[in-house]
Amino acid sequence: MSEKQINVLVVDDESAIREMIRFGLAKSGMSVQCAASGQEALLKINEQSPDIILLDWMMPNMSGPELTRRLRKGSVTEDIPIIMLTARVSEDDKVTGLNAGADDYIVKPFSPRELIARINAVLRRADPGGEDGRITTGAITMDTASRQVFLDQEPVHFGPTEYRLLEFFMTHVNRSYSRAQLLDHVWGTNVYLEERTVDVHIRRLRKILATADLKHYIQTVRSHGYRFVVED
Amino acid sequence: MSEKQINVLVVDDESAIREMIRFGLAKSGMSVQCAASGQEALLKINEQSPDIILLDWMMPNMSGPELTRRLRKGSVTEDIPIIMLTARVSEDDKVTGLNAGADDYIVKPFSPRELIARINAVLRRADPGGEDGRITTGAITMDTASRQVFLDQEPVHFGPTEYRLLEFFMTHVNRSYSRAQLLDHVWGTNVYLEERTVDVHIRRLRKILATADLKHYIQTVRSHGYRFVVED
DNA sequence: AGGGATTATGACAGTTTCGTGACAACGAGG
DNA sequence: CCTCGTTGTCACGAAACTGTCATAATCCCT
Repeated sequence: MSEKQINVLVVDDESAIREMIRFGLAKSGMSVQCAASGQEALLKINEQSPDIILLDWMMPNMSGPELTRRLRKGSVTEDIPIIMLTARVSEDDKVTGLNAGADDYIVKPFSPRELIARINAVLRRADPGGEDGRITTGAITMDTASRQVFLDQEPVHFGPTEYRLLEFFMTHVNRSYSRAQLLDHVWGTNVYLEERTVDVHIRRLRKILATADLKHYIQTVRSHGYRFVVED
Repeated sequence: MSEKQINVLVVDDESAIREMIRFGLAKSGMSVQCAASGQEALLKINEQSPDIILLDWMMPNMSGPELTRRLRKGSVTEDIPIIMLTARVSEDDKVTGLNAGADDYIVKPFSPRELIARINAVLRRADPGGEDGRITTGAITMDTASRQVFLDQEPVHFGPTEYRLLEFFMTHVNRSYSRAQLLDHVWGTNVYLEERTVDVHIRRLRKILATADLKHYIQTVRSHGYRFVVED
């Protein structure tokens, strides 16, 4: 269990909400900072570079969408996930929010449990292998910078699709994905391909991994899809 | 439309309120149980593991927040959504309630229609996606994210139907189900199958669980169906 | 204890799903 | 134009899974 201390910044002008969130998240071991306005948020973001931001959508002075857009322009801050907290849920709000660059939204009032679930979901989606461009699980190492893969320290050639597939698996370990989900994540949405195509690429990936006796990393989840496992 | 029978537990010390809710919900096909106190609620929860709890916030003896906190500590009960019923709604009440682990609140007086809407909303939020689901009872752990089952921490293989059957049982503990109900819930409605088919799959499930000496988890309810028990 | 009803169990065949090799299409670069 | 690497699809056999039946075992009531 690679439990990193998660750093959360809560931006909301109502102190009651801030405190409720702080209390709820603290119990699950997250470190929580608060800001009451957009301006204060910008300061704190620079100071402590949080892992994720919970942002009230309706605030005086600087509104949620505006802060979001501003963060998305800064090169340091553009990768910080944002969950927007909204009172109403008109379909329009949702669209504007996600367009502005938010990663998820949650409607007030919400329970701490739900919030925690969303935070974890967003973080899981966002973090692509720790920034240093090097992902390692077991005997497999991917250098995303040079786009090279090493099996037992030996460089091995991967085709483009095989590479992306492996990259996705390495960053989403121990979860099962349906063929449709894999097509979405690896090939991209709005692509019409046979689901069985996934099987073939799984096969090709397995074949390469087999050269280093690593075939067992990819498991079949019958009648559903595949899973990339890494034993503890 | 996957119409599942929703099981509601109403906890309120005023019998008039209980009956009103029971009447209002019964009309929309929900099965309603009642409890007049926190103690009685705890008993009924263990017996029938409801899908959702409607909890009066102001009660003698054990108050709403206290019961909530207690439920959130039990591993079996921690995932049952709770809607609190409150007379007043001060900002503080709201905060304490959600902090304690409630999922939503509704202010008295309310209409049956509103109540039904809230219930459905909370269930929709809580149940599906399954994203981060990890269910544990006794020595059995299901990880719905990776679609894996562990018996005594050891991963064990389950076929698709066996998996779904076990999943249903794990989320509906200590209640007995007829073969027809199991066919509905596990196989899906509008399926014509022999009822005896259930027996065979029960057998297969038992066989797997027996490898970890867990056979006693599935009990036969003669001339009715089966029940998945978990002792305290 | 007897007998009918209900359930457990093993076997089996039909069906679904998956692994695998082959192949044609395509584009880049010689 | 040809070659090479890559990719999506297909067809076929292997393996896994599923529903049903026949028979043994068990339970319940008289």
